[in-house]
Amino acid sequence: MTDHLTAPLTNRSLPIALLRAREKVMGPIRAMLSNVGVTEQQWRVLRVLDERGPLDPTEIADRSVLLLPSLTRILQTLVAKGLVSRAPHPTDRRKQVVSITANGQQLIADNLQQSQELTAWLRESFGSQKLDQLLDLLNELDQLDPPNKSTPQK
Amino acid sequence: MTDHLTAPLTNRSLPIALLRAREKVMGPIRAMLSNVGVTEQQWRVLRVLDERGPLDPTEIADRSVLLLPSLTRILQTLVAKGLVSRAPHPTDRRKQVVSITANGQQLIADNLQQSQELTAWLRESFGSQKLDQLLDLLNELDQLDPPNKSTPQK
DNA sequence: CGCTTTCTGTTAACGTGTTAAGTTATTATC
DNA sequence: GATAATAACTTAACACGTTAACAGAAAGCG
Repeated sequence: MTDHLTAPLTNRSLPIALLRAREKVMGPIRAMLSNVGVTEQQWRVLRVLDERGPLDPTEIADRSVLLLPSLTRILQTLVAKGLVSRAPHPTDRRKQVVSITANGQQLIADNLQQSQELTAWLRESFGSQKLDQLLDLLNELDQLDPPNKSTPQK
Repeated sequence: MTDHLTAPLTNRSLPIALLRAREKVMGPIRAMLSNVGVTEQQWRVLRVLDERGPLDPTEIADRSVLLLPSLTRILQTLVAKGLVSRAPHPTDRRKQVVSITANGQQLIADNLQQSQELTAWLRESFGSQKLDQLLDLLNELDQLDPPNKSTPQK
């Protein structure tokens, strides 16, 4: 029933739709994490380290979708909390190797079940098929090459 | 050794997929806006005011997907930039009425075409049908009722 | 009418997002 | 092998995200 004439209504804007969807999904997760004293981003870093093993900051940033300056601060707090540890890289002295500690693994273990229940809720109430469809579309979108990037053509 | 009942790999995690997709879409838009001196959020507020006319902060926050504390700061900077103006609400002295100024409208006019080109690029390179499908799924996801909210059924 | 509750918006505090500049170490080039 | 790129972070500065606490105004209630 909306007959508006302006072209791209914020209603039908993909950036805003992505924001709202993310807000919907993250709300319950944030509630769970706030009881543990870690933020959503810190949780992502711990999860990545638990999944893939020790990594250097650049790869952590890539896998947890964080920029390096943010990750620098996050690692500092995670080290202070005793949830991760850092060591110098054996061959490249610019790099570091970040590992999750036993305490960090314990924190994940303590919350994994509840986290899985939330994703199960999502899959049930939204529909397994639609969720997979959505994930496929999002991943496909992520493959696109952005415009105006001076498309390397040398 | 902990039991390695792995959670959904961050690969296949909806929150992360939403983050990455948003990053992909917002990159070019941010590049455009940085040339104008407004942030992505300030742009959203201006767009909403331009579309719907004068609004009170609560409704602006809802439509531009911002929390009120963030909006408070954003409105302060937008007023300082002369892009919006505030007036007291005629009947309710708690409220305000925020309007976009002529300068604000000009800023939108100056960038609307480029903004539309970016959404056109998206629609072309991703596919019109898939884009609509994605928007439908995201909007549908946004309709879900979050869990653990004690769903009040009267 | 007083009193409490609710609503609207602000401030405060802390963590993150984003860009630019800086440091140290490695690699490339001559 | 000195020097100029390049790479891997780090720091800094500003804006926003998030939660909690707050102040003023309106609404509800006794």
